[in-house]
Amino acid sequence: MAENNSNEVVEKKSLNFIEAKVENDLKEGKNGGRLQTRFPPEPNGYLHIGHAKAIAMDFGVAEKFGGVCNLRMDDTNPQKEDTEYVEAIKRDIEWLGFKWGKLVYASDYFQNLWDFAVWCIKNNKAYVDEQTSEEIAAQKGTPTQAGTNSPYRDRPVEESLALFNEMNSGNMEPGKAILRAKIDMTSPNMHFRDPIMYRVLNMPHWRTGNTWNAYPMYDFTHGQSDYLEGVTHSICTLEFVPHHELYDLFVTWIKEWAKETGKVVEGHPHGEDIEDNRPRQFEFNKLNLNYTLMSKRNLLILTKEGVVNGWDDPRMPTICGIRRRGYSPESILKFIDSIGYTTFDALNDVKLMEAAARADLNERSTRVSAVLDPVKLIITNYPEGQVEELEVVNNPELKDAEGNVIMEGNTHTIEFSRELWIERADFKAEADKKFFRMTPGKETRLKGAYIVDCTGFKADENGNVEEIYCTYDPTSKAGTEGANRKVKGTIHWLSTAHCVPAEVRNYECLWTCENPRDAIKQYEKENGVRGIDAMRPFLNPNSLNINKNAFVEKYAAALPELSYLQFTRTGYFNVDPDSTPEHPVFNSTVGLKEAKGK
RNA sequence: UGGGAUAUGGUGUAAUGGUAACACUACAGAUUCUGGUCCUGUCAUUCCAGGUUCGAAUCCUGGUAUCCCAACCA
Repeated sequence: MAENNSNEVVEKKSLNFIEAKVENDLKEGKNGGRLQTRFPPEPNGYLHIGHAKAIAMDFGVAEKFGGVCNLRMDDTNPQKEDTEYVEAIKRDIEWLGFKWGKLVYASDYFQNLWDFAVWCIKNNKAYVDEQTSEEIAAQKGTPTQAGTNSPYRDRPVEESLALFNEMNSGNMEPGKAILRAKIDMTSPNMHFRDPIMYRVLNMPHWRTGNTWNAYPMYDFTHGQSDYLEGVTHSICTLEFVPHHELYDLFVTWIKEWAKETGKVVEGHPHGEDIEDNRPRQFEFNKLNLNYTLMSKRNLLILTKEGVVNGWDDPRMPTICGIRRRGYSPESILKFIDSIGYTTFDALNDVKLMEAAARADLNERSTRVSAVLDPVKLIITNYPEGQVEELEVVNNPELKDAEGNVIMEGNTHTIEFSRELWIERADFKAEADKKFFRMTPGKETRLKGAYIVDCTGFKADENGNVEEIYCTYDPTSKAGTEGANRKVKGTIHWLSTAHCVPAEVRNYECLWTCENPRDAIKQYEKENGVRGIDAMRPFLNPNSLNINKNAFVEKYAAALPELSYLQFTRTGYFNVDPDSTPEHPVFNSTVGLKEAKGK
């Protein structure tokens, strides 16, 4: 029932502007009515939550409108890329629940790109420039000032051709020459000022080996790859808006090239007969989160400097980090859905992400008992040596049509005995009216067990409570008639003889400022330092807090890694990959919402 | 007068000339064997100034603010 309702709500939700555009293009029969997208990560780092937003768009829109989405590794810069990242990227996308049509690589197109570049030279659309990068930068002008032409701009085609071959020979020093598109050095769009198409790298590529020494640049690769692959909608983030016109220009050129050379283009069953048979670029706002640093470059620094324990550190905004932290794929997708896609440069509140996690984990997580700051409670009238096995519910949100909790297969047992651990914060020697947990002279319910009456406590000379005493009402066992009595406070507990010591890792934001990216940038500018030195002033020294004094019930200690848990009355946790049944380790995902009273 | 983009509650999104809606947060309350969940209520005249119109968040004019672009990165 509830599911049907929520599905209806989802369907009623209006399309975002890109989905609306796609729907319209399909209706108009653009690209012969085909829909194909791609997700194009550069394999130079791990995917982060910002990529999750792009993934949800690229794969999601294809899924929604019956198209296909390829996974394309944008591997045009062998200096920075590694196969380690390829595997991690694939794993993360699959974990999020998406399936690609084909796995392709920009490097698959290197030969086509080379042939196309040669065609550009022959058609007077490109030339080899032999100036230094400084000279080229100077000629480029500034955003407010036109650039000037390179002295090599009008060199003979044959000369460029020969030099271009030389660039790829392995005998030319990197930086000695580049291939540039001949467009317009006075264009107000900086990307039109004779953009670089190819540069010499002289290094092997992890996929193509020693075949290439000159490699194509992003702008000369992306739209062309889209075209060669048959992509119809090339969806990216807003910072590529200035590239849009160049994207279109190169696509126009490569269409001419394909037509002239009779190149059969995969995924274009209609060939060049259809004028609009071409990829188009669409841009949406990328994800910015407050108290979070997103850029791969900076995340790499954090891992290299040991600020965090690797890419999957639960404090990292990487998908693997968030996974280890205890987020479900559904909670990430729910969050992405809640922030939407627009063209507004937003700074999203992490609270939205936490709210999505709570909403999903509330439905999904197994409730277990864990005491994080233990103090001993002795039930003085409970027989010494007696142990009861009590049945407790795994997930109270699992309900049948009538709204009753489903018990079948939804319970586990927990031992109850005379000596228990309870949370130190659940007892107060002197309670005010707002406090309704355990205090002398008051009844408290031990969740899933009995109602007890606190009779006293023992404290050391400093007033630190060492033991608490109570009596229990044997007729008040959970599930029996005698339990149906109003008791204001309910607390959780653990039998001292039947629980397992556990390590619980608690996390806070890595950053102390709301917008670390801007803060770091400004600090770099003002103090002339870079990298980790500019980050340190904004790092939260308390972002990781390890608690080794906690206890959990046996059932929780035996759960497999990444299990979604709720420590009753505390928060959501998950089983860390470091965990073993003998030494269970848990990560705090996000706390429960807390009422004001505390 | 470089080019391009954007502006709706604390945050994010919706409203496509016709009663500013939704989610989250915050606050208040009810229910409760989790101070959770579920439920109820409270919180904006849409960046500013003019104009067009019976009627403007939406159209026009002029401002203001913010973001992107000057890597042989993607």
